[in-house]
Amino acid sequence: MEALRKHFEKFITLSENEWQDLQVCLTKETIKKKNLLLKENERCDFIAFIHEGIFRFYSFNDDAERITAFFFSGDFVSNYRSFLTGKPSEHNIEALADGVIYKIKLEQLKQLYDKHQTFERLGRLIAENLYLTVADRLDSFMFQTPADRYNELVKRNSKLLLEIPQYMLASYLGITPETLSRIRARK
Amino acid sequence: MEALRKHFEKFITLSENEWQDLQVCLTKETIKKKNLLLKENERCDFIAFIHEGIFRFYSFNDDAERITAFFFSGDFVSNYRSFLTGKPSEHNIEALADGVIYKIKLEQLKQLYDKHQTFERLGRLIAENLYLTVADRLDSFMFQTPADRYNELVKRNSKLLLEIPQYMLASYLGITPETLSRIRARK
DNA sequence: AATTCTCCTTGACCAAAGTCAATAAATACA
DNA sequence: TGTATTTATTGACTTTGGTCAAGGAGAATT
Repeated sequence: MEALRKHFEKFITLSENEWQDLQVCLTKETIKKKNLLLKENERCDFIAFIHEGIFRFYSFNDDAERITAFFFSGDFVSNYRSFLTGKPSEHNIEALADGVIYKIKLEQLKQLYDKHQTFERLGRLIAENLYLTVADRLDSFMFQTPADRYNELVKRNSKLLLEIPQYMLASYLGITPETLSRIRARK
Repeated sequence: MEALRKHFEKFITLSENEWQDLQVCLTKETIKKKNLLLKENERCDFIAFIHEGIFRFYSFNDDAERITAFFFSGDFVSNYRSFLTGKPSEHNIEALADGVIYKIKLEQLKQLYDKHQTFERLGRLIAENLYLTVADRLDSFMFQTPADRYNELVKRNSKLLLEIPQYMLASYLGITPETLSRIRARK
C-alpha cells in the first residue's frame, strides 16, 4: 500500500485525510498469467494500479492480434477510452505474468472528484500524462520508420526488450515478426 | 464573447462569478492569413479559443512539411505538449485564413485552477477530450490503410474536405499528394 | 486576355514491408 | 532426457506506397 501512495505522490501530495478516503476506494485483486483483466465488448469501469505484473493491451484486426500497449508494475492500467466514454471496450487486457493490482471504480473516483479538489487535480494530471504518452506514440507512427521505432525502443525501454517476446514487440511496433527479425539482422 | 461562453459550457457550467474571472484572463487577438500563431522552437504558453479562422499544425520532417492537425472556429488551438511540459515547440501553427482568437496564458490558467475547483475540472475535461482525439488518430494510423483513413475523413469531416486543399489533406493523412490522388481515382 | 502560379493527375520505376513457406532454435513439459 | 510446441530466422515473391518527371486545369495577377 505504501508503494501505491508513493506512486500517487509522483503526481500530487495527498493529505492523511485524502489518503484515507482514497484507500477505502481501492480493492486488491490477484490475477493469473494469461487471464483477462478486461474483455472485448465489456465496459471498463475501473482504473487499476499495478503492484506486480505485466499486462498487454490488444485487439483483433481482421484475424490478427494487434498490441497497442504494455503495462508494468507502477503503471496504471485501464481502457481509458471506455472508462471516459462509457462505451464498450474494443480491446482486451491480458496478464502476461501473475499479478497483483488495486482497482478503483469509476463511481468511487467521481465521488473523490467531488469531495476533494486534490483528486480533481490528480485526475487532470493523469489525463495530461496519458495525453503526452499517446501523442508521443502517434508521432512515432506518423514520422518514424519501423526501424526508427525499434531503435528508439531499444534506447528507451529495456524493460520491454527483456520481458516481451519479439513477435509481440513486432505487433506493438506495427510490423510483422519477419520484418522485425530483418531489422535486427541488418545492424 | 457569448460564443466563447457557450463553448465552455459544452464542457461545464460556469457561475456568473467564475465567468467574470475567466473573462479578465482572455485577450482578443486578430491574425492574418499565412501568419504564424506559434513558431518552431518557441514555448507555447497559451491556449487559444478560435472565434473565427482556420489553423494548421505542422512541422518539418527532413525537408518536407507534415501536417498533424487542423483547427476550426469553436476549437481550442495550442501546442498542448509544449504548454504542459514547458518544452519548446517542434511545430508551427499557421493561420490558413484571417482569424480572431481569444488567448489564455498558462500563468493565468494556473491561477484559475487554484481559485475555483470548477476550472480544475474544466482542465481535466479538456485533457480527457484531447486524449480521446489523439487516441483516435493513433488508432487510425495503427490499424487503417491510407485509403481507410481517407474514406473515414470523407464520412466524418466534410469541413476539412471543403476548406483544405488536397495536398494538405494528403500530408494530414500521412501520404503523398500522388497517392491521395490515386486513392480518389480508384473509386 | 495573356501569363504565371498553384494544385492535381498520371505514368514509369523503385523501395519497403507484407505474405507464404521452410527451417532452425529455444522453451516447455511429460 | 526426449518430444512437442512456440518463437525466430531466412528466402522468394507480391503488394503498397514513394519518387521523379511530365502535363494539364484553374485561379490569381498583371
